[in-house]
Amino acid sequence: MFTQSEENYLKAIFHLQQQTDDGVSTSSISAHLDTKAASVTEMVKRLAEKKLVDYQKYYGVQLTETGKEHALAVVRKHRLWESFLVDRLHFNWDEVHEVAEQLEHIKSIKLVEELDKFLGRPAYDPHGDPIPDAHGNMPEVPKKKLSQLRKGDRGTCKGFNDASSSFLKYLAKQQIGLGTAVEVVNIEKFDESMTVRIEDEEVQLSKTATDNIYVDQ
Amino acid sequence: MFTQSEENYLKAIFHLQQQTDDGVSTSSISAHLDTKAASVTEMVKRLAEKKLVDYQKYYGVQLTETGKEHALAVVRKHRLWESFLVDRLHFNWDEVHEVAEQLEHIKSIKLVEELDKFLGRPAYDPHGDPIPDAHGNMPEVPKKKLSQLRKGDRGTCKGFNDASSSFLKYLAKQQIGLGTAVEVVNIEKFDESMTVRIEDEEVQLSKTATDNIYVDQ
DNA sequence: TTAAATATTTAGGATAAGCTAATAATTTTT
DNA sequence: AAAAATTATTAGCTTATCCTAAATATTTAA
Repeated sequence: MFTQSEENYLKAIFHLQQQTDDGVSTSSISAHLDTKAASVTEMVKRLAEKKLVDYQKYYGVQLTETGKEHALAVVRKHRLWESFLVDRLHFNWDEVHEVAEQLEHIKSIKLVEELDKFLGRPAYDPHGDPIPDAHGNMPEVPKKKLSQLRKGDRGTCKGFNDASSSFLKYLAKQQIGLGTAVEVVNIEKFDESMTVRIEDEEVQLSKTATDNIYVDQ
Repeated sequence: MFTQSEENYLKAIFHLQQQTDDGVSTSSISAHLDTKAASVTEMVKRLAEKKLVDYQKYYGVQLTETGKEHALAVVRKHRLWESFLVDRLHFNWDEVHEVAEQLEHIKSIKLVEELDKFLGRPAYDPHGDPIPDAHGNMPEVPKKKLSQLRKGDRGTCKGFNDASSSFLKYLAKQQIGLGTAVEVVNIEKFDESMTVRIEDEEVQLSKTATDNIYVDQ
């Protein structure tokens, strides 16, 4: 059907698309996948030929309906496998990503369906991210990550995913705690790091940090 | 570590090696993997450079100790995943192969270990094949497949893996039943089909058939 | 023991997916 | 609005893995 590489691009575009309304840029994809921009241009052309994305030279790409369906199928598999690893095989939530990156490419509709059933059709994965169903529908997200907010959005911190002491110390240093109001001043396309305003002070947060901070809007 | 393709070659050579004492031929590998002989020659050279096989031009290959270890690691994963699919996800034994062919290439030592533990450290897979442990040791095989016999070996049919009516009709037509004595007259290198003598009659059996017939020696 | 048949290897291409360096388009700054 | 900076694309290479066709070894048969 699709190569692993194609699936990785579709997934990357899907995730990046949730951060901007306009086309996903070549450079953001290349940063996300850790490849060179020239390689992205090439792949993006191939995806466009296969009608998985709409591509406007110099203006980035957007997933087509078909492209989005496939991206969601991969996201679904990724999150189901993460759930399996944590819930059944005693992995820690921070150990599963790499393995799920491999497992998400296994091709078998029956496998996904049976795995979903076996796990009790979970709605959220171990990171709190919603798991799309077989039709690509995702449940409402009760928790939203800070990383999911867009430029200009405001929110209030409601929880932290990573409870490691180093992370909590880091938060304290940045004056972030439960209930802290934040406003997204800017998102760096390159590494998805975020500048947020907290009580008239601006602080820089890495994607790793914003992925682990939950907010209410 | 190794590519999927390399792993597939190692596994193929491992299986074929159990059928002959001398080197595994280019053509038998190419038949097993459904590739052209020229491609095999090329890959085999690469495996030899990596010290995974000993390769003598025109005289086939044999796994080195390292090569065998890796082949066994792949076989272990394949059989553990087959067990998982059948025991936990309600697959039928004849549906699992393709999926396990993909899953066997997932790279994570922890995953294999946890999966093994989760399944209760099974000794045999759903086809009755022994599962190597983490060190590559396999339990004694109580059942031996007809396909595992070599030219000249004799055996007595002790069971059949596939219970489909078409298979049983096929066996009846060939005069094979429980207790039937067979002698291996010849094994075709090309497709691993076997000529066996049953009461002075010689019959041809495909690899698919001999894989599903268990014998005592 | 040579000729014919078969098996294996080599040579030369193809495709997917990556890279670097050079060029071109867009965006930002002055 | 032109110059400078940034971003994207193109051109040309590389590697892995496969292929076909041609050449070479080995094996079998006459």
